Amino acid sequence: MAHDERRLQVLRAIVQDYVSTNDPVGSKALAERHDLGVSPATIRNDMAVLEEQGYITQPHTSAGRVPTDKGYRLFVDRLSAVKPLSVAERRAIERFLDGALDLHDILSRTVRLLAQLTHHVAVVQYPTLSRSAVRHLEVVQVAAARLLLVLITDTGRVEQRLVDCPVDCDGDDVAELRALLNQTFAGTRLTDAAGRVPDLLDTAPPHLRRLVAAVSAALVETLVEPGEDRLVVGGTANLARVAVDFPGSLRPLLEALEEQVVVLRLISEVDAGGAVLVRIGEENAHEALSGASVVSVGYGSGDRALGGLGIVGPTRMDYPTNMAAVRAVARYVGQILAES
Amino acid sequence: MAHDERRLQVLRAIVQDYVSTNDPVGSKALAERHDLGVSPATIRNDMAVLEEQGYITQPHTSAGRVPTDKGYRLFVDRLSAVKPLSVAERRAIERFLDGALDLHDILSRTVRLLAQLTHHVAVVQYPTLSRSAVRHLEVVQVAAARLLLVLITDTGRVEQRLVDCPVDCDGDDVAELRALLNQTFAGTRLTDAAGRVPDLLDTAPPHLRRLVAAVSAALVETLVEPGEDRLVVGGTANLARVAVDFPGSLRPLLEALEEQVVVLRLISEVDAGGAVLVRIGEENAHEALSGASVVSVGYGSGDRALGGLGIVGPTRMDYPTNMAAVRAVARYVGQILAES
DNA sequence: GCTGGCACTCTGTCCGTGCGAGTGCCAGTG
DNA sequence: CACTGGCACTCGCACGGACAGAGTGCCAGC
Repeated sequence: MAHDERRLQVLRAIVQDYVSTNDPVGSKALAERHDLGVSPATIRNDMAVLEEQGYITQPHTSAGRVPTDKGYRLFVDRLSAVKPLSVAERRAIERFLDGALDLHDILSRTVRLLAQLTHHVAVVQYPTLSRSAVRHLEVVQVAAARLLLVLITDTGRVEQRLVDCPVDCDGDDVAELRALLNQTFAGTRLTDAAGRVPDLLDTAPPHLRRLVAAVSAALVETLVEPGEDRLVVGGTANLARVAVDFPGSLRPLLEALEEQVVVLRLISEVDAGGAVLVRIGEENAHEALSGASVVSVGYGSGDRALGGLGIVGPTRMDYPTNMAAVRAVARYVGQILAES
Repeated sequence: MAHDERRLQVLRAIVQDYVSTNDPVGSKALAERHDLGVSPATIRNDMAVLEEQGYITQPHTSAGRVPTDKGYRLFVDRLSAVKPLSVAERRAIERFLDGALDLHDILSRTVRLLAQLTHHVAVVQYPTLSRSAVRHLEVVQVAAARLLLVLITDTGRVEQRLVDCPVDCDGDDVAELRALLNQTFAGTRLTDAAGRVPDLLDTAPPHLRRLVAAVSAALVETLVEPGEDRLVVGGTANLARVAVDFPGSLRPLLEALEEQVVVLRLISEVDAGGAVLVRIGEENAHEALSGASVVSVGYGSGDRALGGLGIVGPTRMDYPTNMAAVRAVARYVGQILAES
């Protein structure tokens, strides 16, 4: 049906115009700005149908139409073409991420870059501990019966944890402990680490047994702690720019971003196939995000997804461009992490 | 002069009322709400003088008066009494900071606590590298000619840095290097570390010399890098609450907070005597902060100032309470850090 | 030196009006 | 049957005048 086809064109045009102008779009303006080949009256009929189907709505009786969440959803799924990044943008990405010194540096550069490219709030999840492997474990004595356990993962993430020892220990004990730990855990996935503990306890020399038990308990605790997944947030200043899209106040959104846990859940649920995920408005199933969309994708080196990254903005955003930016940045980050 | 004295009382009353109501305060309301013992007409005369001296101003001809930056300054310096924290607040501080697992945890709890106590944006500086001492240096091989250098300071801060080696090296080299580095640097102040490098190069065995040179160069670079001072920011959602105090947009302020460098400069300039510093409006000498005040203080264990922390809010804030909160939190943080 | 009174100024608000944008419907046409 | 032009209708919004309220400055009196 050329009929239905045109209605979709109308919806696409509405989304595009509304995103760029922020004004409800009327039939006349639509006919002028797009080559739909029909008169405003015909477009009006199409719009009436689209409204009945729930894709668009009018804020007031005598205003133009505005896409609903459902309308944006259809647009994202079926109507938007991938928008390739400009050469300048690609170059900016390379320049931005090049020369990063450590993991924190990489992630904070990433978040700034993404915020700058999209003009929205950017979020990057730290590489998930559960998907990383142990590169090295370091034990440092800070008091007679207190150790600092430092875990370095193969993704460059560093976790530290204070451990109270059941007994005092000396330098030799610590050195022995360090060797034992690395021998046991180096190279193992963090998810597998817990399983090695019984083995470790068996092989440990008797005089170290209680110490090893305490330290490995702390280690396992650190690994399974799900709340330890961290988030880097940037570009909140961009929210002020689009404050008009959040009637009332920016507060709930800012709170959600600080709370981290909500956003983290959204960002970390990435598509296994590596596709960019878009969650629109109410789809986020969280009050504070009801007027917001989240565009996210997993990043990683090779086939491993280490974590997620993405942006948070008003539902009225330029989806094709932002999806492209998110995807491109994720690729580069994965690359950089693979190198380090 | 009982005369001047009363004028100051009037100023104090104006500040107090304006802070709590956000309405320009008039002579009549002042006479009603405060026991100044004089009539509105007299107060009007005092207000005229205060205005002439630049302590207050009226937004419009027929509105009440509002304190100027200069007025707040006088209030903070001479008119405000320290407001002790409530028992509940003290208990909240202890509860909040107890059970922190590592440095990052301590600092992020601190920033949340401070934001919650003051209802403003809270900022905490990471313990300055230059004032810390080396606790331990760890070297981990990540590729044939690539090492990860991990610095652990006595304040629990962990810095990492990738180092490209001039030559390939094996496990023995790395172990030797690690021992050498710790032997040389452990316990030294970071500011003194650079001075030890020549000594280190002399004592290093010949086959390691080039390696040691590369690694110590990277180390020194990490230490002197002034931009590496980090800032934890929290409670930006509170800005939305006081958006009315920032006519125009929150954007410049949010940008400044993200930029970090501006705020960092303000926070890190702490008073040697441990007093709480207040910078009001234009005193911040930065456009984006012209309507904002910064309340800050240094924190540290014992006599060492490790860094600064504080809050950023509108000039129209409750200075006595906020100063007390900032000071109390800084004390507790210093205590916690001394223990770990 | 303080007070009460008074005239004046200015802002914020409310209300009524007119304009413009946009719609829905309908009759007409290829 | 789908599309088009015309037309009446509905609202939101910007404009402007009137008004009440708050606050001031000044002045004469105590």
